[in-house]
Amino acid sequence: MKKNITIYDISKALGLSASSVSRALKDHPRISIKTKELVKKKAKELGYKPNQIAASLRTGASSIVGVIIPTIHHNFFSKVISGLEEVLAQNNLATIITQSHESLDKEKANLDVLLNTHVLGVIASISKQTQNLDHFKRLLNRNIPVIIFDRTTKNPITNSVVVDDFTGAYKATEHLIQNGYKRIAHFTVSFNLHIYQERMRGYRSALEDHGMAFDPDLVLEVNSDIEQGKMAAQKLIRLPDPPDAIFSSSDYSALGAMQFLKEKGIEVPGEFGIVGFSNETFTEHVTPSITTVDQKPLLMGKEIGLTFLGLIKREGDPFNPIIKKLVIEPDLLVRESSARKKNESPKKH
Amino acid sequence: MKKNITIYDISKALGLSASSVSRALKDHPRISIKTKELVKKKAKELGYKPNQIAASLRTGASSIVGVIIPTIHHNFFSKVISGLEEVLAQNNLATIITQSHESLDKEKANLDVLLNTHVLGVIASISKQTQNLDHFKRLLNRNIPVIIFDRTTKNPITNSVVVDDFTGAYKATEHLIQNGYKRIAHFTVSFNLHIYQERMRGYRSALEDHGMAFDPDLVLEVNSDIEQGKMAAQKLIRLPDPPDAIFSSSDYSALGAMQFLKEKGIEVPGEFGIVGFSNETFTEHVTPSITTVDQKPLLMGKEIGLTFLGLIKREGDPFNPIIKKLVIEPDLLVRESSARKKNESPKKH
DNA sequence: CTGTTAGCGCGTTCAA
DNA sequence: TTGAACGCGCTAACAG
Repeated sequence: MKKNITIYDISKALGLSASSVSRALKDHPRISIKTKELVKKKAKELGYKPNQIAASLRTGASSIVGVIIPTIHHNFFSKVISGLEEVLAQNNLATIITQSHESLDKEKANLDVLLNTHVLGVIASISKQTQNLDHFKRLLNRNIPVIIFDRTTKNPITNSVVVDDFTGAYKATEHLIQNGYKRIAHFTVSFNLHIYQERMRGYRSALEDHGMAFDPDLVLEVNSDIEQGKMAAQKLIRLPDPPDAIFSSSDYSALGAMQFLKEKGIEVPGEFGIVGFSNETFTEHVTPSITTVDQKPLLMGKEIGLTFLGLIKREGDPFNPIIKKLVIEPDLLVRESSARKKNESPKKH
Repeated sequence: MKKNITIYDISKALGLSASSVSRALKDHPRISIKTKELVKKKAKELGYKPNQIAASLRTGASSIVGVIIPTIHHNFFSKVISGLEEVLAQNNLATIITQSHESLDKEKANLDVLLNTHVLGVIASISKQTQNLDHFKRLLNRNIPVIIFDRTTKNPITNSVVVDDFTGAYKATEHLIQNGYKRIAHFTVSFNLHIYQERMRGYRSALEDHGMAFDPDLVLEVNSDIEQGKMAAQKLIRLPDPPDAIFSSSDYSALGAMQFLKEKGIEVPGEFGIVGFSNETFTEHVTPSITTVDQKPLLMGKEIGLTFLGLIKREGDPFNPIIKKLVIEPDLLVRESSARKKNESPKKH
């Protein structure tokens, strides 16, 4: 059990005071260049590592950023984290990751843990149960920066980084219309969450702009899950007037629907078009490959990191009521599952 | 900016000393039940939250566990983290995640960050460049527990949790043999890393046990990447005596190979068998679905968490030379890509 | 069973 | 430009 080197050890070795060492290490302006060099050299020589814990206790701030996400093993979230962690690490900030598992209680509990750890700030994407951002106000009151990304509420109380869900959904639906599909259904993951409401709004708007009626019977709430997608597709084709395409807010339920249709001998994309959302890895590799909306998660993670750095650098400004919203434009990735020729008329089934 | 409630505030409110409050909160045995109740009630009333930073500085240990992995956005790693985080969170431990991006330097830098954060312990899977575990010795010398999982070296210097790669590879190869494939190639991700050496050993052993020759020309070092898989498959079929099956240590290169063969009109599994490794999400959903080895990452994460908890609970034992290795048996998931009937003779191509 | 005292390592007054 | 002294909040000796 080796003892750690402290500023004390190096102050003794140099015949200086601990405070001078502290200042020299931090490039304090009122320390002579010579002393600074001396101290830094000695520090390296002795293998000095600053004790962040002690610094945290003293200053009340750490170099740890807390993250709360619903689940880490979704392609989208793990890629966002990846981009975020890259930017933060470059700035010597560590990242604590916690999962809410779609539970509001867990989300609140995680917030407690992060607060107790004295995180520099919190970056979160809310759970399916979360209806408002009130529990984040505690942090804002203490001037701890909070960024909400992707899943947020309608009225932001803090900075956010989101995808333009409306436009992504609009493009996806319009693409189906332009490829000759006449009756387009929609799978929404949750009627509650704002991002899914936005996607539904984009879907509806595209329909109406192209003179197609919005039919509530064609909108189903379907979990992001293959089995649920299958069951929902079954419901749809049993309708008196069934659709010939689905725009799904989830790639998983899109895949489930596609598998169900295949089993029933309904041809995708010939008879039935499918578009998903999120660009999960499998969408590119299934047969037929699935047209989907790419939210650029890696870019999003980096942007979140940059936004965060901007927030903490402006620390002299204790009361900063400017709430910014960064919107990333998603891309429609056109693949096979929606490729019916424009004027090809569908077979009856 | 509200001030935090400290044990001092509650000691004053109750006319007790701070240390009694501290002890009461920690359920110290030599505190009266009455006092404990009083203190806890007051604590809740005032909204007291323990300051972990101060506790860390005092005790030298935090309630944060550090994790180092090559990359978070691989299904396997994100699922391991998910399982691990679940177990640790249940025990009020937070998880810091860092990525090495397959670089030894980054791995070492991450270790520094974690040490400065005074983590309780470190859980790591080493990068492709990492040849030995020397940089982890600093932690062990300070009696900080370290667990290495999945990717480790041949000679462990600390506890580890791994998959039985040899057996997984053996089962995969044997399965191809039993399905009538006669000349089986192997993609290894890296000749350096022990886990891949083990898989190669399993491959070789299965061949030899079934009277088939091991041919070094059929073993290629291929990155875990679709494009690389395509190129490697091309090399293989250009051989004077080409193989009729591949056992790949990566699902990604397995998929690449399969795509290449499809393009060339070579039928999978009829003419050519393919088995991958890791059970990436897409393997189940591509056409044909890919037979692969499931490493049970969620279970693995939980086991790592449990092992870790065992390690830190035994804190009174400063010198503990017992190095344990927990080995998880992987499952072979038989799917379509390897389903040639046992005695069907292959077409020539 | 409870109180007193001290110190973890650092950053920041204040004073020189 | 530098040093002395203090305290962030908590826990662990030691003492009673």
